[in-house]
Amino acid sequence: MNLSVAEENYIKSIYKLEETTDGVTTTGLAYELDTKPASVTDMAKKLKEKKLIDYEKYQGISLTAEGKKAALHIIRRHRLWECFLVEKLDFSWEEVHELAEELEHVRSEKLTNRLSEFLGNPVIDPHGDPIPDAQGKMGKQRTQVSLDQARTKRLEVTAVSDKSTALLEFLTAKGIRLGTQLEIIERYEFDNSIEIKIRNQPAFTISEQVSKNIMVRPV
Amino acid sequence: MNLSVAEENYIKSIYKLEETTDGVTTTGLAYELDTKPASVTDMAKKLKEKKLIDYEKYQGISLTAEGKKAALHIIRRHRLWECFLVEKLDFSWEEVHELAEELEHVRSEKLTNRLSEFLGNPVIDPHGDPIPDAQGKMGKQRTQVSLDQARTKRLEVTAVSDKSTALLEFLTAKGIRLGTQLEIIERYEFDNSIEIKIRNQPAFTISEQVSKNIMVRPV
DNA sequence: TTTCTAAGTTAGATTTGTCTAAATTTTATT
DNA sequence: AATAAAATTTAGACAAATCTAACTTAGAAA
Ligand SMILES: [Mn+2]
Ligand SMILES: [Mn+2]
Ligand SMILES: [Mn+2]
Ligand SMILES: [Mn+2]
Repeated sequence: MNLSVAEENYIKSIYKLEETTDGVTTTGLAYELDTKPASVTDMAKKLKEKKLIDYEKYQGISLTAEGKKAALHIIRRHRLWECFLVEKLDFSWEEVHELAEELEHVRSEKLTNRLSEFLGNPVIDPHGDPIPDAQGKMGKQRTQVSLDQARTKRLEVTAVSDKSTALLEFLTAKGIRLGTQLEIIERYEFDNSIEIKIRNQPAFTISEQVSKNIMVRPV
Repeated sequence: MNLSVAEENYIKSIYKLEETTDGVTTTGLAYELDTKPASVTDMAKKLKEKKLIDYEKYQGISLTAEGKKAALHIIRRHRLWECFLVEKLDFSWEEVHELAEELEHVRSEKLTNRLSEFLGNPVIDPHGDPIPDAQGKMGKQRTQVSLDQARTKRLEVTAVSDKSTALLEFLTAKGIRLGTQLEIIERYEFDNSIEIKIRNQPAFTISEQVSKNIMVRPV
């Protein structure tokens, strides 16, 4: 199955929406891909033709088994390149997503597997996301919840959901990265903001928008 | 100047033909790019519009200063990726050209320069070709001639002109790679084939087609 | 159940890059 | 110089991916 760059980006976004929302809609996918619903409908027909998605008009979109497998291979390449950029070329986590967005489309199993080996077969990427293996299998995510839903006080950052430069730069500025241990000082009901403290540094407050995108586990 | 992948491939091929042939013709470029002359004419108009080439119909094509600069940047990326693949991921020289053909289109100065640094700022690629620096300048090629034109008997392989898997695999099989020292035993006028000898191994004969693509310097 | 609105689809256009077939220009050969 | 051959360009078409504007459908509200 030979996919174009556009098709690969669609497949990957559909996978993402299947994981994070319930039901992949035309509009939702258009928003995710920064395109128009009409374009999504057009592409949906092509991907259905190629048996990568199930699609009946007005009924939403879902990946077939084959589509899911394709998605995982693209995600594997994306995340391996992110690791490469951070670990070998010294990029910061907010710079790598866009570059990986292009590098992921170089389709060569040999390249992918050699890269993985070169990196020591990493299992999580710089944003805390798991990396599928050559067969497309992902190690089970350690149990994690978003910071706004955390039940306990003392937590460790395990991943970041939103990969926008804006959020990642903000977190870096605040001293929050993967593995950072933090403590919830206070929750403010009014706007669901949270006051947190890292080590011995002064406490500070983050908005709900931010805390929703920080994944944590109790420590 | 934002170039598409197709435009970059054209620019690179035009540069190559300017270096290796006299005059870049529509048909020659079509052959080099494995496309049709009509397509070349179409693209020539676009590249002229973008001021990357000089082109008047029926008069052939040549790069402008800007076009040349663009070409050198693409070539830089291509050759750096080839180095990466060979040196870090353990690919052989016949495998890397096609992968680099794709990787070269990821346009990021930061990525390119970090990659170069990571590789120790190499100045020649796995095929013996010089790598332009960040400004697009190339270190002068050490004087070299193709094997079929060599005047002296004892020679060292400095580069390979043709990057096809077919030729590179052949050379590898025969034990010829960059730096290999060889001796010309005999030249056969009939078909311009050459008998050569590497170290103490038995001598063997190579065709003119092959010897034309092996660059050497006296040793 | 009818009506309204938001979501989704279709029709038709555009851009990029390509092609074939026909026409034109250049160049080589009588 | 006339003619033939080769190279090049043009005309018209197509596929991929996208868009806007108009239309249709599904689901919620009345
Ligand atoms: Mn992408
Ligand atoms: Mn990531
Ligand atoms: Mn290329
Ligand atoms: Mn090379």
